Amino acid sequence: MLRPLGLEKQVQIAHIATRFYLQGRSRTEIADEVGLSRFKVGRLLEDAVSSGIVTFVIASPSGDDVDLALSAQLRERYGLKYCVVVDVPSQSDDDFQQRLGATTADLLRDILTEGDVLGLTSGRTLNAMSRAATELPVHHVVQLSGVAGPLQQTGLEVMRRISALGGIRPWPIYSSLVMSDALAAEGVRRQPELRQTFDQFRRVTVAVGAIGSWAPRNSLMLDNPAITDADRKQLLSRGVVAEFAAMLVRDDGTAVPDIVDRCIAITETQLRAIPTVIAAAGGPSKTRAIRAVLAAGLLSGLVTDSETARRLMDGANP
Amino acid sequence: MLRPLGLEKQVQIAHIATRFYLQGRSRTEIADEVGLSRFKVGRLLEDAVSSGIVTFVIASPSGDDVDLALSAQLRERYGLKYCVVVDVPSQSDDDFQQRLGATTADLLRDILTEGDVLGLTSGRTLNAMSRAATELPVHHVVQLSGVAGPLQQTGLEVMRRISALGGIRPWPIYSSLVMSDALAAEGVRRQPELRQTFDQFRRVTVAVGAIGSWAPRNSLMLDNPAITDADRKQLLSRGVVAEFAAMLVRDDGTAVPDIVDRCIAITETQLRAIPTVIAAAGGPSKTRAIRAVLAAGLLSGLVTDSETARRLMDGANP
DNA sequence: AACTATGCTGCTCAAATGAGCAGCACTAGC
DNA sequence: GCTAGTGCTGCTCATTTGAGCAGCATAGTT
Repeated sequence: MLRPLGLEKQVQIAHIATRFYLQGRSRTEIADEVGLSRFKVGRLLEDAVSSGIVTFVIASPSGDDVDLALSAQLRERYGLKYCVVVDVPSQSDDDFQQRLGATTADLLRDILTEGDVLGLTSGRTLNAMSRAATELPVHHVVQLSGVAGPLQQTGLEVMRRISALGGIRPWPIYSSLVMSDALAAEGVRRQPELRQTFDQFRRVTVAVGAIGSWAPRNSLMLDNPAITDADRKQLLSRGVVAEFAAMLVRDDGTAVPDIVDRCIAITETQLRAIPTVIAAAGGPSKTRAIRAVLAAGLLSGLVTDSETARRLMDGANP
Repeated sequence: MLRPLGLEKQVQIAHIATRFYLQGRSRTEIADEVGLSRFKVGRLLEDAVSSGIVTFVIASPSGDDVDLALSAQLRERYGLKYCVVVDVPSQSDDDFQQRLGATTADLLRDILTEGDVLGLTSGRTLNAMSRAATELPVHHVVQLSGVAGPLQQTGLEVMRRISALGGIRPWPIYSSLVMSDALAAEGVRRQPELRQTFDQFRRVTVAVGAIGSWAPRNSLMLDNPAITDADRKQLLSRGVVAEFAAMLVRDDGTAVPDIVDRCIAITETQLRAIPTVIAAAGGPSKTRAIRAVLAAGLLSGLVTDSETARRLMDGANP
C-alpha cells in the first residue's frame, strides 16, 4: 500500500480483526454480519496483519522470565528437542546461576517421568539446579563425571541434594574427574562401587550437564590440579574450547580424545547413547563453548540466558 | 488448566504459535514438521490463545492517536457505520478540538467521493476540522444551520475555509440560527439566497455536525441572544439535554420541537433523510449530550475522544 | 476512441479445518 | 480386582478457507 490505509478502512479492519481474533468468529460468519463476501473479509484480515493493525505477541503468560519466542527460535535453529531461554536482567553471577539452575529444575520436573533415570555432571549451574529442585519424579540419579572444583559445587554435592528429595537412589562417583595418568585412572575404575555407577550409564535416559569454557578460561575441569600446565598447553593447542562431562570439544564440534583415558566419567559413546542430553550454561564467557558443544551434536536440550541465546542465534548457520 | 502449563510445553506451544501466527504456516504443515497430528497442533494453538502465550494486539500501525479497538467497539455498540476514537493525552481544550477536528477531516477525506455533497453545521470542532482539511473530493458544501456563537467559529467561517480548498461551491446561510419569533424566521426563510441553500438540503449525502450540551451547559446555540431566559427555562424543563444542528434532544433521544419554527436550519426530517450523518464531539461535559443524540438514532458516524468513548461504552445498553 | 495496465470483485475447486465421537490409558475408589 | 470417571488421542464428515482465475470497472496512454 502506498497510502497508509484510510482512517475508516483502519477502523473497519480493526472491527473485523476484533471479531475474528478476539471473539473467534469465522470469516464466513463475519462476512454475513457486516455484509461482505467471505473473500473480502479474508483479504481484510490479511491486510490487518500485513499493515500491522493486528500484531501477534508471543510471551510467557506467567509474566516470568522465560523468553518463549527466543526459546522456540533457538530450539528451531539448532534442532533441539528442548530449549529454554531465561531473561536474566541482573548481571550478578550468582543471580545468573540461580536463574539458570531454577529453570533447569523446572524443565526437568516438566519432562521427567517415573521411568526415567537422571544423569548429572557437576558445576555451579547444576548445583543451583539441585537447590531449586523440589520434586523430581525419578527413582535413580547417576553421577556422570568425577569430582572437580570446590567442595560445595561438586557433582557429589548435587547428588546429595537431589537424593535428599526422597525416593531417589543416588549412584555417586567418589573420585576426582581427572587422574594424573591413565594407569591410576584404570585402577580407580576397577573399584566395585564405581563400577556399579558406571554400569548405570547405559540406563540413563536424561542427562543434564554443565558446559566448561576453555577459551576464554571458565571451567572447573581445566583448573583441576591433575591437569598440568603442559597438559593445558597441549590441549589448548589442539583446539579445545569446551568441555561437557569429560568430553573435550573443538569449535567445529569434533572431540579431542587425548586425555579420555585419564578421566573418570561417562565416555562420548555412552553419552551419545543417552536419549536426552541437556546442557545448562550461559553467560558471555561460555558462548563459544556452548556453540562448540552444540556443533558436536550431542545435545537434545539447552537451558541458557537470553543474551547468550541471541549471540547463538547471530552466529553462522551450523 | 490447574497447573499453569509445563515449561517445555510452553516452549513447544510458542514454537508452534510462532510458525503459525508469525510465519503463516498451516496447521497441517506444522503438524508434518513437528511430527504431530494436525488435531494436536490445532489444540495446542487453542491452548496458546487460552493460556495467554499468544496475544492479539489491535492498534493503529501508524502509532498515531487513533484507538482502533475502541473505535470498532463503539461503532459496534451503537450500530454506527463510521466511528473514530482519538486518544487525546493533553487535557487542553484547544488540543482537544484540534485533534477531534483533524481526525474528522481525515475521516472525511477518507469516505467522501466525487459525487458526495457535504453538509456542515458550526462549532469549535468543525472549525478545527475546516482548518485541518487539506483536500476534500467534493464539489458542494452546504451549511446546515444558521450562525451561532463567536464570529470566528460560525458555520460561515467553516464554509469559507472549506470552499477555499478550491473546486468546492459553498451554499451558505447568512442568518442567525435562532430568531426571536416564528414570524421573523418565516421572513428570513423566504429570502431567495437562503432558499437556494435550503434546496440543497435534500442533495446532501454526508452531513457533519457538532453536538451542543445543555446539561451541563456547553452549547453555542443555548447562549444565543435570541433565546430568552424564559425559553431556556422552558426547554430545560422539557428535558432538553443536547442539540444537533437545530434539533433539541432529550436523554431518551426524543426530540423537543418547541422552537423549530424559530430556527433557520435543516429540519429533523431532512436530517434523517441524509444517508450519512456524522457527529464530532468529545469531552466530559458533552458525554450526556452525545449519548442523547446517539439515542435519537440519527447518527451514522461519530468522532470522539477515548475518554468519552469509554464513558459511552460503560453506559447502559441503548 | 481504442487500448493496455491495474486493481478489485466474487467465483470454482481443492485443501485446510472444526465438531463431535469412539477408542484407549490411567486414576481413584470401592 | 473391578469399574466409573477423566483426559488425551486421532478418526469421519461437514464446514470453512485459500489459490488461482475470469469478469469488470477505472485510469492513463496512444
